[in-house]
Amino acid sequence: MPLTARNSAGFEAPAGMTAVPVVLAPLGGRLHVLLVRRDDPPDPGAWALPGGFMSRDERPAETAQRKLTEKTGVGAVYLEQLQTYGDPHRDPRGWIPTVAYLALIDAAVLRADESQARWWPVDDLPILALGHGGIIGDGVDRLRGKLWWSNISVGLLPERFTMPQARRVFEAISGVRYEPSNFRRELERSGLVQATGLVAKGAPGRPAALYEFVSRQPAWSLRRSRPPATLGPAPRGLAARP
Amino acid sequence: MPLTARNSAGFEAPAGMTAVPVVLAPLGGRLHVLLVRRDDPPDPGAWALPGGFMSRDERPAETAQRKLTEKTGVGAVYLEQLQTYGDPHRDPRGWIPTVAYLALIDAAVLRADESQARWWPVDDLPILALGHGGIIGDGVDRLRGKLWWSNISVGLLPERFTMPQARRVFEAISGVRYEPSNFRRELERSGLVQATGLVAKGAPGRPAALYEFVSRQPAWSLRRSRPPATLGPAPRGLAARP
DNA sequence: TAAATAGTGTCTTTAAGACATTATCGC
DNA sequence: GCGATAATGTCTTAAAGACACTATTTA
Repeated sequence: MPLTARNSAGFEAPAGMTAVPVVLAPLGGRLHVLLVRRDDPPDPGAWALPGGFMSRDERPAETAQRKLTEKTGVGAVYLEQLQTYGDPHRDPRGWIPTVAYLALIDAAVLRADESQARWWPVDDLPILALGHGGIIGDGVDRLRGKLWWSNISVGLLPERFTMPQARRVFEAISGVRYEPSNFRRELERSGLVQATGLVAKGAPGRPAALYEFVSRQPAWSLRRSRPPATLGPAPRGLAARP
Repeated sequence: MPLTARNSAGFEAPAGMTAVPVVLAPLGGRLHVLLVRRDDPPDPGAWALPGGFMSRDERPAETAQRKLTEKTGVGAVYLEQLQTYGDPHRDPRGWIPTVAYLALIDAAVLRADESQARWWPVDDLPILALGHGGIIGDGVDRLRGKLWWSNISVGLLPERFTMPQARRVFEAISGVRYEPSNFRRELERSGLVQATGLVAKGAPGRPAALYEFVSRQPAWSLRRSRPPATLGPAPRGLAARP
């Protein structure tokens, strides 16, 4: 029996709207996503993203953040809208569009597995309800795509971090290894991070310098290495002839 | 009197959902957006994007495409979802989330202005209803951001085009001028276009070679010039230690 | 002092910037 | 042939790749 809704002008309206966070974190060198087991139809018992219905007076980002906090006890350090899945026949329960969010968590603050939620490696997922597999793929693509072009990794690193630590996080996300000295040079050249002057002591080997992000707000890298050289602004009214 | 809706389980639901295309085209060397005058509240008489309510059995992209065709008589060559504006208090008519789309049209197939719609230069817009100014900004940012990294310009160029023609379109979008020989080299290096072997005759000057896109489906440039060198795939289970 | 890890320096290779030169059309 | 426009070639500059070497810690 599908859910339906009608508005006060007599037209059929969406039966509800949901928001789902794609919660990603590097764990043991591999990128993981947080999944929960569904209690309710459709597909009770299946694994799915930890989403939920938006209520009136709640922005979709707030719904996503709330669901995330319910499952992990922490707020996301980074939350960005991915896409809306609005095919009216996507959800067997009725006309229920879903707004997906990418949510990134610092590995250091993760709770241990709770009974209701589990971390899964993104390259080895179970079968998922409601087309959530595709949504996770979109989230992973977004993270990988912005990794070197923005400071999106603020969400995945602690406030202060070392170069080797950043390198291991980048490697977990992208699935490749980087040459350490070139990694350092590129991350510094990005202009997104700066040395703090502090060092991380206590481990064997030479102590590593601690870095921090210049800004924790979303920002783009300087190293958007170059489209063709420009010749100054285009004159107004330049004709776009064939 | 705001619109409201309630679903068959008794919960408040969105009163409707709208889709709006941000229709962009280069015109006279400047990037323009298609706007319409609103007949209905809120803000009757104000300029706004040509959006409309989704109906049941219609995907949001179809709604955006339909609204675009109603106003211009053409389908978009390129349509991509931008974002969903879901703040429940954004629209004074009620809880009405909006899914925005970027829609690109080949300048050559544009209709002359119709009574209900007008092209406006994106850097010189009137005051807009419903926060549509911000949506247009997001659309322009997306187009500019992907211009050199994808074949998004398939939407703005005819099936066959010359290098100078492509250059003028790129200049209209980005607002800068490019050095012609470097422009050519970079566009060829992208791997997105290929020479057809044909030439455009009839104009004064040396005839220009005609190019086409290798694929008209969304694709990324090869020239995503490089993050640090990789050393092969990361080994499974590499620890992400501090 | 050996093992382990972090950080520096530098030579080579590739890509992009700048700009002079050559080619081919209409008139 | 001349003006206009398109296309090619090439030298310079900047960025990234590869990899040897030096530095500083713990055990």
